[in-house]
Amino acid sequence: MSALAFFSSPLGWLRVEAGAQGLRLVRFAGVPSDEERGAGWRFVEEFFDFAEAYFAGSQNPYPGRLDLSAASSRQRRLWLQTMQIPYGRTLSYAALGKLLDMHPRSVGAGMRAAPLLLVIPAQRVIYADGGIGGFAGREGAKAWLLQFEKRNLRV
DNA sequence: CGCTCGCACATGG
DNA sequence: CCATGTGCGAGCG
Repeated sequence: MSALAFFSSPLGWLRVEAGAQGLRLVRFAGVPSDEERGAGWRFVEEFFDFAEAYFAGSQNPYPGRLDLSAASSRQRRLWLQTMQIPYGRTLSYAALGKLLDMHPRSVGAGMRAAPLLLVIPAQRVIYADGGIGGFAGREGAKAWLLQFEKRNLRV
């Protein structure tokens, strides 16, 4: 059995999963269920520390171990590149794609599939014209995160 | 100019 | 297959 827990964030519950190899999944959850303290529990705890700091205004990138083994090599490249975007900054789908020689539309598809909320800062990828872009049907959350980060930059 | 519209393009589900 | 978390250039007023 692997590890499962739910983090209570300002945006609602986040489902957090990890395995022996590292953090596997962080996404919005509905109602939390029972946690499972199986293999990789320490990775879940690492995320909790990170998330608490993040929502308290910390600008540090995620320091823990990730398990991206379920991803295609293309997704991995894209997600790792996305993690290079500095806190509070944004990049367009096209700009991000150019770095990896990917079509902007594919970047969108890759972002949609990103499994690690906050850890892979997909909220920092927006339209070339400054528009918000999508966020798996939660554009409100994306706007919230961007605004939150922008405010913290000033402080 | 600014806005709409259509289509090419590459991935992922 | 096909829908898409895009971009860009053409056409129009």
